[in-house]
Amino acid sequence: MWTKPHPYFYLYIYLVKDDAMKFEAATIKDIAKALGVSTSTVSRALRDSHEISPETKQLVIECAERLNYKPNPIALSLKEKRSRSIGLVVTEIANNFFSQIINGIESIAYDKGYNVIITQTFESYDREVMDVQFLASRGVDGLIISLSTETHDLSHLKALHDRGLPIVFFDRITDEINTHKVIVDNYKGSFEATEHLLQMGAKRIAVISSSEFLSITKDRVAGYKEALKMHGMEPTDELIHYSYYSGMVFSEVEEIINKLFTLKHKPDAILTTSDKITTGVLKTLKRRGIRIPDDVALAGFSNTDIPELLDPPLTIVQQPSREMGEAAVSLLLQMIESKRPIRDFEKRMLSPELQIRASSVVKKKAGKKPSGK
Amino acid sequence: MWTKPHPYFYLYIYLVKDDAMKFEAATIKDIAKALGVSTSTVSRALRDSHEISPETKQLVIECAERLNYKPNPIALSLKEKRSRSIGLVVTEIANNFFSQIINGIESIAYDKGYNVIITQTFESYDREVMDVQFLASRGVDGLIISLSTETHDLSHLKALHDRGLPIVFFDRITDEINTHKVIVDNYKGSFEATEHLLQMGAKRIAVISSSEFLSITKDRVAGYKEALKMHGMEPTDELIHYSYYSGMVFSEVEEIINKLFTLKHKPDAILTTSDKITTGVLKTLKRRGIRIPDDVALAGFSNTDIPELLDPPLTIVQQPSREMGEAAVSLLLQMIESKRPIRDFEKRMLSPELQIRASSVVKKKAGKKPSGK
DNA sequence: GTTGAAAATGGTAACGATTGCGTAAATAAA
DNA sequence: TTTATTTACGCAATCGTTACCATTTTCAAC
Repeated sequence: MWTKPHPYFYLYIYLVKDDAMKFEAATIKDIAKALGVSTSTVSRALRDSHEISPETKQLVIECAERLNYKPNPIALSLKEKRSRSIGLVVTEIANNFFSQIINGIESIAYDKGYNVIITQTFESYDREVMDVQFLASRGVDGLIISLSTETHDLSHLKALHDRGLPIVFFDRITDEINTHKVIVDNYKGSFEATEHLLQMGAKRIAVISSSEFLSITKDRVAGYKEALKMHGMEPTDELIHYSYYSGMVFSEVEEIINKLFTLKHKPDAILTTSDKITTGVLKTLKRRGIRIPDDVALAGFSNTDIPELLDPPLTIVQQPSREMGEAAVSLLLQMIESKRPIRDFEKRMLSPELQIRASSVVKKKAGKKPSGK
Repeated sequence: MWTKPHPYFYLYIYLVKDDAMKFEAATIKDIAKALGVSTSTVSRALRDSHEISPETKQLVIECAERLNYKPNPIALSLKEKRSRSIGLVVTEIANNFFSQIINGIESIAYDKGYNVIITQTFESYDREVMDVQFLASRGVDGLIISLSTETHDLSHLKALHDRGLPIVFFDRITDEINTHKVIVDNYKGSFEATEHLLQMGAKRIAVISSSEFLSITKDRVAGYKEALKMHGMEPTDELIHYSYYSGMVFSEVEEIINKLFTLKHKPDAILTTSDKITTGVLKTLKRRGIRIPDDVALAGFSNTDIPELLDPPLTIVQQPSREMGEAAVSLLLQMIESKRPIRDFEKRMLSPELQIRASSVVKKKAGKKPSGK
């Protein structure tokens, strides 16, 4: 029996709705109800199935637009066991190399209807494991990862790989898991940079690299050594140093510089093999009043967008980071969308670019070496 | 009737599994089946409900660990209408200001069990709308956003706000939507920078700012103007310029510099109000051979981590970006987790820091102004 | 020995979407 | 007219989880 509601009734409804409503998008059910058809019909109409009459389709599509219907990706993920999202694990976003990688990945992923979930490890193994497990539990369809410096045990990734999750490694890769990999020619990059320093007349080139356990470190140091040998010099351990946290911990870099500059024979050039190490060295040298390139020449791997604004302008080995991201995501999507499991994997190697600037170009003063061309 | 399978049978099974298996995590059903109980019991046991006997709980928990059970967040999202994830919209990741913001946000979000989905607009309105709708459809529980320069119409955000989606604005905010906001004291930042330039003896300070439609631009230019007035100078339009894409389009900056340096009375100092503009101006000035600070002093908003490595070392107004991120996410989580709708919103204003370096410190040569302490 | 309440567990319907199967009506072939 | 075949749609299961509503068992009180 109907009784006129108390005036507060309306207010109450309003409050309750305001609180509970949170966020209600139109569903397939709403369309079905509005049109007096079943949800299956709506679903099929929207997917343009042949078993729905043109008129019904028309009706459904119009109604969907009217209600601003958007399929619910969460429901789809649950049903289809695919999320159309891919996971990305990088060291840190606040590093141009990685943010450019991200841009490369996203540009392609978005085009293909995938979204990218980005996580950072800050070089921590624990964070990496957490990140990877988080992404897996979120149901990503694939994973793109550059290993953290602390990662020596790969079981967290092997488990996923064994279960069939597509994975692509880039930058810091591993031999222990057989899948697609994307890197630059690290050997070539440091070979050329070293050779350049030699041509500038350097006699004692020190190298400061990332953790010696990282794949990139091995290649980059190898390139350095080979360049020395090719020019008749023997690499010495006292000039080869490793920064375990890749320059992320500034004191590591400072200590290495301290060591180098208390040597009897000080270096006359330094090759650095990662972004943070490069800027860390530059900072330390400036603080100590060591002149570049007069006292020591400097060249290093870096993807900064302002190498020419530094003092001195920096000679860098630049990685085609955007292209690397594009390559990585292309390979990953190829794996994800392939029907048959892939057995042949590719290690795609891109070319770094040596950009020569003042930090390595020694003005000929006491220089007695003609230094080629 | 059983017949011995053909030898290939096993191989076939293997292939099919290999192909289809993709990725099968243990579910609550597996536990239920293994233990011969119902899924409801398992669910309750895992959530430590009082209506499950201690022995059963024990059994379930052990089994869950044995099977490495992890609740499926996707199923949970669907059921609970919350995803424990928050959406972030920034201009671009490859900008220290934003990557530091991200770190601030993530540090707190992860602690509280939320994950962050990052999207970039690259200053494009269309991208912003896409990003926001993508995040909404992904069922984020809340949104943190810094508006793109092209965004004049806010209906995409108003719609979500009206539906009750918690939103926090930071950096580039708007008055049109009533919610929490986090900014730095932009007025103060540029006031102090301008005052500093004045104290260094500058007579004609130009300002190059972002789009004049952005909230930050208004405040920053206002601070600049007020500082001039306080020191008895009248702002002139010929010294006030706007880069619509905030320095993202380099030619904009070049043109502005061109204009400024073809004036009859050239500026003797420049204040830049965003990261990209600051480095863009530095680059342009260097290319044109204009000496800093001798020909023109330079100070600008920037969050670069290497201001002291630039040539010259850069005077910057630095924003406490990490803290801004932390503040934004704290406010957002507070909104998300509040039972009652929030009616009182906060505009939290943090203090920027003026770091003085050589780019603005004019060596007293022809300088006749004592310029105080 | 009923009756009652409490304790422990099961069944089932959601959440939003897809899909195989069933089936009514309409048309075509016999 | 009868039998196939097509067309166009509905029903119900499914994905993993939770929550409401039974139902069963246990044990105590009368």
